[in-house]
Amino acid sequence: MNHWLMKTEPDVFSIDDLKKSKDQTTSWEGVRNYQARNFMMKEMKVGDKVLIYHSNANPPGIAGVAQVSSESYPDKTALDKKSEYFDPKATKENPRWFLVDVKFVKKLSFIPLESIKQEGQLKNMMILRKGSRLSITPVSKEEFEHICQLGSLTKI
DNA sequence: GCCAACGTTGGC
DNA sequence: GCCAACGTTGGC
Repeated sequence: MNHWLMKTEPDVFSIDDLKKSKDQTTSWEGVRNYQARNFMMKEMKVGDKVLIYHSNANPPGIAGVAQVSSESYPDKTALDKKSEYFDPKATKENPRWFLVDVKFVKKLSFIPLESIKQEGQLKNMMILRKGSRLSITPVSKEEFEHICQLGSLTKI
């Protein structure tokens, strides 16, 4: 099983929005980066665990855990002219963008980016790399478990 | 296939 | 709001 970190802007879609969603599940639409898409298309498996990261937030940090709950399939928002995620180069025959469904697992006691930076065991995480903008990144099992521990030290 | 211009991300 | 870092686009 692989582990992942997926960024989301809480103003747009937060961990609480995920929790409130129908079946506590959402299609992870709007990814428009090939590297991130390829992770969803080629490497994610149903059941993979995902850290939900709040970016562009104050403060930014990890808010909870989710899991991959579907195979990848075309992101229909790319074909929808009215969607902010519309991509004129996407077609029905060649959808260009794919996504997976993501299901809520649990919230964590919020782990600010600042705290992550201070954990020696987490120093290789891709989100700590300068200029790292990738919205989906792989996380090692050790990093994942360490973060879950940090996030359960205090009550939510 | 190069690369300048442009747009976006995301912490601060 | 700033701006560094990065990805994409498109002319050549």
